[in-house]
Amino acid sequence: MAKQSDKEGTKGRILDAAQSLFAQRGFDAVSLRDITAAAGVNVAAVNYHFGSKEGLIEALLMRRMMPVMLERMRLLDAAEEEFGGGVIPVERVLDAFMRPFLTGLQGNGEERQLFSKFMGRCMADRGSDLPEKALEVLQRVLERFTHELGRVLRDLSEEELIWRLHYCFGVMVHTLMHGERLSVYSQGRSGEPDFETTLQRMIDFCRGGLEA
Amino acid sequence: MAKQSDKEGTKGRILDAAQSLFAQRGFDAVSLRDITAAAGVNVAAVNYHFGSKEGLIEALLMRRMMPVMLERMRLLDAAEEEFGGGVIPVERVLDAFMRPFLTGLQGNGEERQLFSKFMGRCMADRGSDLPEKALEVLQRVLERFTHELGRVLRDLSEEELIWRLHYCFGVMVHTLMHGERLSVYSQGRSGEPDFETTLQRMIDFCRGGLEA
DNA sequence: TGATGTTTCAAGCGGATGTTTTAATTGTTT
DNA sequence: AAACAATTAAAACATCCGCTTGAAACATCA
Repeated sequence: MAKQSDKEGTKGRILDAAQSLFAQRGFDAVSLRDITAAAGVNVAAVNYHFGSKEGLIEALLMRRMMPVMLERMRLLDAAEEEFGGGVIPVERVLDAFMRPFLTGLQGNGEERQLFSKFMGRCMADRGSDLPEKALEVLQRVLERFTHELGRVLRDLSEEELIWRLHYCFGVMVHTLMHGERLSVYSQGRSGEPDFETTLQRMIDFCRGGLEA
Repeated sequence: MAKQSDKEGTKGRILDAAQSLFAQRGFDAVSLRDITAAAGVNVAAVNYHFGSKEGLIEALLMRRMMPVMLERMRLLDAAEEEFGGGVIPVERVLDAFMRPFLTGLQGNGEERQLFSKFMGRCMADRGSDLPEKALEVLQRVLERFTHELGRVLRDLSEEELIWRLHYCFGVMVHTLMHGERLSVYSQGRSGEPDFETTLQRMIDFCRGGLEA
């Protein structure tokens, strides 16, 4: 499986296979043998290139998390410029907050969905002990968003703001991880919305919650 | 550890220990030996009383999930009666939706928090393949809440309603599972809200989102 | 008390896991 | 071509996993 694309090398093939499997089944439930088999690579390669399974996971986190955080900042910067340093509307802040989690740079349907699910799992399962550098960046990003929201929602205390942003995070993570499950619960009545519809729905809901 | 309280028997001690450990570390990360050690019981006891680890998990799910679902229904019934069969305000529906997840029947702080975290994990990690009976009940409950919300929020399509209720679920699960993490991210600025404050905050946010 | 059915226990089973080792292979430099 | 470092490969290592076994301890009731 995935024997081709040798140009990206053993290291890259491992990372790709691991991301896909972790996204589907979770970090604990996937073994190194699963990963190396899917990548068409020897078992020892993981320990050679990443030191340990934990090392592989950290490498994965850094590879995906950092660009997402930077993209969040970039979108917020763009919005700030667009509004000439004035207040950015809530829905634009939320867009910058969420969009980067839904769009792997490349992405035909399934691959993109797996990327999103992987990101969701990073936050849900590994959010507590991220690599120090990632945690640092995440904190700065959250602070920036909290500050930006504080400018629009003036009558909210900082504590209140922090919690509401946390809820927005919950809406996103839960949707990334369990969106498909909804069609089971609802026996199909939830429809099959596309990417932009999903994003817009989440933004609408969270805007309502933030402004309540 | 926990050698006393023999009155509740081996079976009960296993259930309690398992619930606590699963809540803290997740289903995969806790071994039968961890559980039996914490319960002060022989390893074989789990397989004797529950057949397998999966059987133990199912028993746990049934023990905790069913009462929560029934309590949800009961609270909704009470509200319905209170409002004489008329429309129930959104915040009351949300209260019935969320409160049972936060209140283990008994509860001094830590124990209650572990109960909530366990419930969060049930939904987050096991929501896809619940025991058939639990899934059935869950579906009926969700349908009931969707219907009840549809009466207050008349201008929303069923599809839209289903998704927004899903978001409410996300807010709750994420808070149950990762609420403590917030004080890390925010470096303490999130405060340490008590039970009722937390509940009220979630309800306020979700009401805003539902009515948006 | 003695027989019967239930529960607990120490020990061990087969298998899977993360990791290490050692040797073969490849790629690069001189 | 020879020498050297980087990478891959097969095999094994130690450990832990869920689960089973067979016998001991216990309870129950004739």
